[in-house]
Amino acid sequence: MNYKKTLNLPVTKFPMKANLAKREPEQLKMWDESRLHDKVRAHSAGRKRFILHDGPPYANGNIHIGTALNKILKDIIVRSRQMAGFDAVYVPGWDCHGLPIEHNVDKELGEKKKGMSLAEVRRLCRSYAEKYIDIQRDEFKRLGVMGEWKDPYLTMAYEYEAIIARELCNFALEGSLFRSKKPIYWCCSCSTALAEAEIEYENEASPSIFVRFPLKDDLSHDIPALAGKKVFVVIWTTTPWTIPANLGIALHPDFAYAAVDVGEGDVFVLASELVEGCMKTFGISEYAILADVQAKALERKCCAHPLYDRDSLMVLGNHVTLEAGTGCVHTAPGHGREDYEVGLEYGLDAYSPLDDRGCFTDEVDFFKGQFVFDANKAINEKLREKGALLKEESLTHQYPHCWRCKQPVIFRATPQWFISMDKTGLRKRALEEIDRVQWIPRWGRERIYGMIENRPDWCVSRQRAWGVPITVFYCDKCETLLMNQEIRDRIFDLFKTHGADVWFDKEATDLLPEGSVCEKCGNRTFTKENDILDVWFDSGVSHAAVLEQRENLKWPADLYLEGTDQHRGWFHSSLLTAVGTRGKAPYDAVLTHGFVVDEDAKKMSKSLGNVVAPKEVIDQYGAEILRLWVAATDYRDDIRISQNILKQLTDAYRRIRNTCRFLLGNLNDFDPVKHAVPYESMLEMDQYALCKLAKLIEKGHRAYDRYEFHVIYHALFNYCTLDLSAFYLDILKDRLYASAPARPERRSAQTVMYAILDAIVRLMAPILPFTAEEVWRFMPAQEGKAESVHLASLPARDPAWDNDALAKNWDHLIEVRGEVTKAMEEARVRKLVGHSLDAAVIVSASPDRYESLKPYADVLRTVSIVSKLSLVQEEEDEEEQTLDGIPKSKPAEAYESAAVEGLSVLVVPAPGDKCERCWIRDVSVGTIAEAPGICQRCQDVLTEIGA
RNA sequence: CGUUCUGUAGCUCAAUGGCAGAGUACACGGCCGAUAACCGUGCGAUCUGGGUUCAACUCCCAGCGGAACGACCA
Repeated sequence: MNYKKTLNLPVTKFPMKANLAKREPEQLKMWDESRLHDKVRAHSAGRKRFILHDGPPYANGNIHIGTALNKILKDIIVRSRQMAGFDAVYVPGWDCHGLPIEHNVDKELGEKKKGMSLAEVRRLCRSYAEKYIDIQRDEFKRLGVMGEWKDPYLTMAYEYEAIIARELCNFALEGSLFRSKKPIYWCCSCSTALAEAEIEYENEASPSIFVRFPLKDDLSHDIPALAGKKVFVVIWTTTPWTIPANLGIALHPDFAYAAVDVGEGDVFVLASELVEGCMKTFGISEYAILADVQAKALERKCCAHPLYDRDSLMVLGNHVTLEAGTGCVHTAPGHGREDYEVGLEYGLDAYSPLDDRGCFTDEVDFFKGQFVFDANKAINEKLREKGALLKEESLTHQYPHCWRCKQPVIFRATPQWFISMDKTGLRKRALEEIDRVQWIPRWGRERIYGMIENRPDWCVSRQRAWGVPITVFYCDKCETLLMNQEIRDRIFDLFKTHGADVWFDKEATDLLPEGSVCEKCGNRTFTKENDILDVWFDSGVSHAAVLEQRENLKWPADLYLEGTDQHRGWFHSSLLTAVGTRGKAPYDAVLTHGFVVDEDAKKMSKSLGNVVAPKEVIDQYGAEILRLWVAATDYRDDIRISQNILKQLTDAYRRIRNTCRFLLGNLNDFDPVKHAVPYESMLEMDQYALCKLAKLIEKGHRAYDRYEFHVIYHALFNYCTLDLSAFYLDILKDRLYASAPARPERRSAQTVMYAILDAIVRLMAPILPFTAEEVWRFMPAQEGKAESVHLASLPARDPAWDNDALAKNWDHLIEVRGEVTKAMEEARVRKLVGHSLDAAVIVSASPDRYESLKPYADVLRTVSIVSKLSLVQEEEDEEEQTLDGIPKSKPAEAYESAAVEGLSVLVVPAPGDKCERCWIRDVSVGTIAEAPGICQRCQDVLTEIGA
């Protein structure tokens, strides 16, 4: 007879093979069609809100692995908060303005751009952004990210643009917006400002000159050796054309300087370390060091400009190096970033007497009208004539060039708009707010605090086309800024209906309310600013444009979540705009994640060829694997990805999936309403399993609360392999398969298996939304079962399941079982047994251990999955130990436990024949006349089920 | 060069200052009633050098490697 048919073997249509790449898109479609997201929203109406505010990715290019990581993390958080009982709506956004898009549009246009109007270029930029928003939206949705994809926020939406302008006006009204000069990259042939990204470095030969500046102040009081000498400070530069704009000479505060007598009463001051080399360069063979000079002693002393009747101030700066030159740096604050910054400290003007074509203005004697690079020669000549030029050479070095025309660029000070960090106490207030925000991990606080503490004023102007204009006017006559609430509101309304384009389409008079008058000089004509805003300002006001505007959100957000680079970026700009206009940080907590790196912790780069594209992972493994990858790692550090890691995750995924499948298969005939067994009536092992489950659920809740998803992944995975697969489910097989279907002990097991499946599917739903949903659909229906697992809540924890005393006993039992399996393995090696049911074991224990194990003797047999097990006391004479039908054992063959003191295990072939039905060896097999192949227990079952 | 982090088996994660613990990979075996599954056994680690401490993976200092952000390149 074929007894297999009389067993309750698992049956399920739930596929073992996931086939994620194919099944996920189908699932997405089903969710879409059933309007799941709307249902989730409706389901949680009225609950306490949890708002994770999305930092907008830039609408350019396909998403990369880092973007995927970020979005998946957000999704896991939103889903888990949702399932934890909050109303957690997620509104995704995009950053749409800015240079990269304009740059790419420029590239596509090429020469055509020249004939186009600003409005046309802006229109092209807009449609470029739209195109990539659509691409990225599809990519994000494919990852399983749930959110308001139909209504995302876009920084280029008219209403958003209006709010950007309004917020900027608020800064102007409040008095912290001001105009000042700052050096920027400038291309003279294109007559345009350039961004850092538009600079290409190329080798180029420049003049290299040494110039002496006569020191006006007398140092002989401090350094007597200098009495009666003519003292010069010697500088070096590769841009002679900046000499007319020289306003200072910078020394390093920590370097040693020397006063060198070069004969004829002349003394040169330069860095001690560079004296020898410089003298050689100047061709001076006889010289003597008169004295050491402290940089500090020269601070704020004055030199005379070699060409003009003007002072050159001695300043101190850490940017000075000894790698080249003299250790005394020619400083033209209008032509160098460092020069500018050190100039700010010492109150020097960002003097830059050039026009847009790079020609000297009329105020520059000798060189007016000359193009700077052409003027180098004349300047050197003039310096020589004045006796200031010590040496002229040529130097080939890397010099910045324009990306478009390939001409060398210059650094040139032009008027820019700034938000002051200190005029209205913005810095101070921002620092105070930082301490009211929860930074996760904690060191995020140090990072942003240091940045805010030290940052210069925020330069918010850009000389570009694709962005929101700096919506201010200034008086034609006195350049005073014109701003009031009426103007602000008028611009806001105009932008809201026409977008920011209206600013460029109309004249100042059309934009301003009638009768606007300069409050300083009474003039009635104004200039509108044509610069646009830094895009960090755009995204920085998302709290105002999104959180404050949408009914279903709230201000401040509960959480901002981005990579650590955003301490400098979005966290930073959001903080400043919110504190500046509302006095508060726009977030209660900020969570940061690290960067994706390769297997060797190297950053991903195209040149290294170690880039992992999300699409490739999805196509090969499925989005679930990518999501599992996100969940498996501690994202606060850098996160590694590699084929090896993905393969490992795929295996782990299969394990989890198969565990669910096995549970489903064994719940095939189980109806939780009809068949569930109350806790008190369960077998002890089943109660123990619930005890373990309770611990898992608790751990899961805690980990979700703390955003520690790797803890959940590892807990869940270990639970599936250790607690379930290798223990509980393995042992359960006999009870599930061989019992009569409706026996209480089988229903007891099924009740627990149902509880387990219900819990783990809910627990994994935020991380593996596709798989969880798939399992959910296969689970037995019962009243109140949600249509989707994503409408359900995280697993509830029944306090009755906790049973420490029971757990303690069973933990010990498991330890003993571990010793039995070790002994079994030895027996297997000796070919004594194969399957564990071939074996009978004799467990010998010390008296006290024997006493504690005694009540569990039969359980120990079940748990060890052997056909027979007897428990004996250590002291007993080995001679007396016999097992039914088998010869007396020899103590030498027993396995002595190393882990458990006084425990030894003897494995012998089990007596009796193997039952054809349940595979347990028993002496009753063969004694039953009507069924000679099976054991008594199975015969009883067959009778019961009438087979 | 600066700021903020980071470094535990090949890989992913653990360890209130108190015996470094899992899974995976690998090796060997079992099973053939979860089978593109399942079970067992074994193997294997605190970056280096100092210091504090009865005791350091953990705290401190230095170095080396890695990351993010910034500065520099007149």
